[in-house]
Amino acid sequence: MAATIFDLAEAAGVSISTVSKALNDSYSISEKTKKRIRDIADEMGYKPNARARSFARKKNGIILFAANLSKGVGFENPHLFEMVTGVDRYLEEKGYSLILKHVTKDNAPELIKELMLSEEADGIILHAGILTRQLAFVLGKEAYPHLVIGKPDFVNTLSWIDVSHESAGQMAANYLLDKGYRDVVFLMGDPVNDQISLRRLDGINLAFEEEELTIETISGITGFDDSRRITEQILERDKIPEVILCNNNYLALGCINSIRVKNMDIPKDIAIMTFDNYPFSMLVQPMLTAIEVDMFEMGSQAARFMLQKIKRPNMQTQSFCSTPILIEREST
Amino acid sequence: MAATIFDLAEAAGVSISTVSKALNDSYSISEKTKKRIRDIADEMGYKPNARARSFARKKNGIILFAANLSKGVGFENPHLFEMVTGVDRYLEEKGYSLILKHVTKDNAPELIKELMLSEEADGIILHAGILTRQLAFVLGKEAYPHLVIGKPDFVNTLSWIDVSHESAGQMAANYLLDKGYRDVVFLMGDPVNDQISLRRLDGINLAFEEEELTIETISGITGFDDSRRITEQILERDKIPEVILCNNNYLALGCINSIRVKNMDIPKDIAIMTFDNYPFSMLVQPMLTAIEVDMFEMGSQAARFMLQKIKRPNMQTQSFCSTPILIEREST
DNA sequence: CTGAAAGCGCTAACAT
DNA sequence: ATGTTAGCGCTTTCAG
Repeated sequence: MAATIFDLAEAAGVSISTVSKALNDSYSISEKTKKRIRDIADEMGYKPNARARSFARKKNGIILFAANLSKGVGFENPHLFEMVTGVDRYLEEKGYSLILKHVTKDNAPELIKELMLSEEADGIILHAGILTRQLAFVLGKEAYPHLVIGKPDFVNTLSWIDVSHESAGQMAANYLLDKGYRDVVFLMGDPVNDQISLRRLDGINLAFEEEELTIETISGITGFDDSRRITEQILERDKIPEVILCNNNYLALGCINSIRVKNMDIPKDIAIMTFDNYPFSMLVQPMLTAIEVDMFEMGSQAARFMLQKIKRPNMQTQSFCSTPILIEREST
Repeated sequence: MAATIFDLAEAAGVSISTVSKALNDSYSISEKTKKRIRDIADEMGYKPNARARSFARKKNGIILFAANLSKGVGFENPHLFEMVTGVDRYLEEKGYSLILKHVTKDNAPELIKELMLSEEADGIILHAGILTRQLAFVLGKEAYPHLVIGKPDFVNTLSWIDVSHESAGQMAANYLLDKGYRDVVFLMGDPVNDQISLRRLDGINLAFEEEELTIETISGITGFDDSRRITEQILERDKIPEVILCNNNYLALGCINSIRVKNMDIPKDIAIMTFDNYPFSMLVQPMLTAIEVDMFEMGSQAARFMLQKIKRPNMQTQSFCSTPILIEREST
């Protein structure tokens, strides 16, 4: 049987409350006794029982991370897990633990209400992918520490943080403009569902308008094949653009493919730049200049805000935090 | 304030122990009272307090997942997270929760000992990547429910499960042989550190020996560039092989690249097959025939064994579980 | 079938 | 600076 606070008290010849205070570094215990008790604790291999402690303290140092954890998500959305690691690492540093919860849009409101009521955790971080108005309502009503990762697409009073895709777009554009490129095509995703490429475009436009230039956009390019096809067409033009800026690695791969077939050189004949460093911008030939967003950092930030919310529940955070990074490689 | 068992007892005009039993479906409570109490519970929006329950039961329904969660791991090792989702989903189904713990080889023995002693969780699943002899010793000494994912590379009395890379290799080889291919080159990884490709080779050899054939292997091919270079050389031969079997997607990409440059056709002039479906075997042209291992399933299995260990602590599991899947595509 | 009562190991007033 | 004591909300004998 593991040693308890009671055993320590006996061994040290003090009361259990003295032991408790010593272990929790209370100001009212002399350094001498603290040390003595701690030494005894080490000696006896004592570790406080986490369950009893949680119970007495009415908090357990657990944060929930709610997201849709469908089969395949590890491959389809590694960004999510990079975020999760960021969250976890920050929390661990602060003595908290992270529990993963699989939640879908459909069952989120009910499930999360239960989670809040059962006090299984001290707070919850929600991935925007499962957010609905109904869920926002539930979260708003129960004053439970929460933080959404990803900007909700409706007006709300929730706390959230998100990547600034606008900044990333702006950074990409500024880089290209600085390099002297003027004639740029931006291959965007689905103009309705792909909020991200729209937000990147906002940032890009900001930079181009500054120079009184405009950028050509082609939207609805959702994958490798689309990209290959459209690039083929672009290369047929009388005057081909100087750069193709791709919304992601797969689009970039499509471009490269078509450019290769034409036996053209990157970046001499045409340059390529992409958003995201993942999954293979450093693995293709030539290696791609890319704008990366640090999802790990993003997760850490989220965790930080979460713990702040727990301390000051009235605080409302609605902010963009991001550190887009430019990785210059051979393709520009 | 959330309702407690006490409030329910009052409302129902029974004792708290009756309420407790009714909620926990004890056989000694009449169906009638059970229903009445449950209705009242629903009505009052009662949810048992997880912390109090854990405390009283001396278990909290939490399983730890210990792995090295360094920055970047989400991208570098999505398999890990696919496994984590598998673990989590199974556990949730059974009423358990999963806590992620960042642990390194260096701090694992100490950290995990603490985790065990503090009873923060009911059991621990460890990724083989953090396993050392010392850790194995700690786990062996404390009779704490554990399960290692990945076969330890030393003799031990731990419980573990692992993917059968041998089966995957065998499956790949059998497929190629069935298709009528005889002349195959296997591009392997580093012969010292890459245990996985060695184990795949064992399976491959099994299949080839059955047909009294042999396979050519080239080891030390660790990435895109290596693969591109070696493929170039292979294509210079007087008699080129019928198939190149690649240890992963990146190697396959390298092959494709070199083959394209030569203006040769896949699979007419030479076929390509790869291990892993991830990250882009379905995105390249031609799409690659691949052997995939279901890591989600693997995670579920691990979770299942973990819960069994909790119920029957003496049980020792040392087994391979795997369901390699063959995905036939255009490249063979 | 139901109730009374004794904890679970620790924290946190409050008293000394 | 240290000790006393009353819980925290629930489970679980044991008695009825």
